[in-house]
Amino acid sequence: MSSLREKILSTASNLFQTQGINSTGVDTIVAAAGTTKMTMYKYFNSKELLILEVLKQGHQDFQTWLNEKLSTNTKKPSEKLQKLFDYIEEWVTSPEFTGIGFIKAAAEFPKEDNPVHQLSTEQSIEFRNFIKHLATEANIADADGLSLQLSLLFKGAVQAEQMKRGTGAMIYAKKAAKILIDGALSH
Amino acid sequence: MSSLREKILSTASNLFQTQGINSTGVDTIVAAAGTTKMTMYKYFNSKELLILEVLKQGHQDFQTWLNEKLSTNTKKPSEKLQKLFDYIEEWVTSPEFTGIGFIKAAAEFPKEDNPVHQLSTEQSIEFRNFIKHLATEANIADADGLSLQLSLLFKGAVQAEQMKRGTGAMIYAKKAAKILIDGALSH
DNA sequence: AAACCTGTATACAGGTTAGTATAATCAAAG
DNA sequence: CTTTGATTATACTAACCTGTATACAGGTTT
Repeated sequence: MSSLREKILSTASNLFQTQGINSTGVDTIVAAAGTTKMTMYKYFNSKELLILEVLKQGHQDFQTWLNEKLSTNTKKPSEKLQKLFDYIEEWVTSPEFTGIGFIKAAAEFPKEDNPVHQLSTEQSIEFRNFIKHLATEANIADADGLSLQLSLLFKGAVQAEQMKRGTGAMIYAKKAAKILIDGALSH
Repeated sequence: MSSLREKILSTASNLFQTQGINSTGVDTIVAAAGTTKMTMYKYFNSKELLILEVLKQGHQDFQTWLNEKLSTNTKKPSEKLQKLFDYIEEWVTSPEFTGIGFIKAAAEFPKEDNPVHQLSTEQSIEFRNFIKHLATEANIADADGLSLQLSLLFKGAVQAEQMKRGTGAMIYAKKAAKILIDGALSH
């Protein structure tokens, strides 16, 4: 309905990734979005709720895109697993990529009882379970272990890419992933 | 010389890791260290300089400990590389472990021209070069690629461990590292 | 035309922040 | 015993933060 709400969401998302979450005030967000605080607080009752919505939106966008890529371009389960990091690289190296929300948010909100930290943890687990599901369908014995290893590679590569763009970390993460997947498939 | 300076450093280090850097005020630090702001600002001219010193100290402690472990317990270059993640696991799973400074700092200070971000990047590169050196000594052809892959695994596992302690991420990172190292050695 | 709704503009309250100024305390050294 | 240096205690400034209150503008609906 309201395009203002989405404008605020996307503006906040960009600022959070480029300037940091705690370092970005709501005044900065509404000014960049071309609106006022009154409107922002009508859609989001607090800054914390805005942060949570930004995280949810970003995670959903990523998962939706990834699911679509996997279901339209590949059919065999083992093929899906092997193409996973190709698509992740496509996402991460695209110009619009600003980072993965839950990785940065978990660092900025380290306390485990913090709602933002909790959501970040949930999304991290959800992503790993997504990989685990692919591994299970591909008949991999240790789907649990492999999914953890691949998620570690993913996190490490994203962290490297967030630290400095264009260093090609994802290419080597991809190669490592293929080695680990091939090894797990042959067991 | 001054034990107060070190007390402030270690207190700040703990608070930064457990509460976040930007979320920890200097008043909180000096209160926890049992001193006053006047003393703190005598040793560190600004909060930013304190952050930089905390990062330097933490990185040096880690590198020193790791070097000592490697030089006393192992001799052959290839053995050093294979034992690397064993020692890293020992460090990361120890009760005193609160996180790796430069990984968290890079997330909290995303702007590339920020001094804290720059130091984090330097330390990240230094750690990777350290691995690369071990790989080169072990006669690995693609020492560059392997060191990047191992540093990605390291970052991912540390990020996972910072997010939630005791999930055993390091064990699987270790297994993945061994597979990658063995693969690189046989080429 | 009147009520209504969405958003704007602006000012403000209450709290927290980094950093400084000033004076008091305490111990050791000459 | 007195001077020196390091530390404490406290109060303050100026900026910034989140969140709210109030008045107003413009269009839509009834």
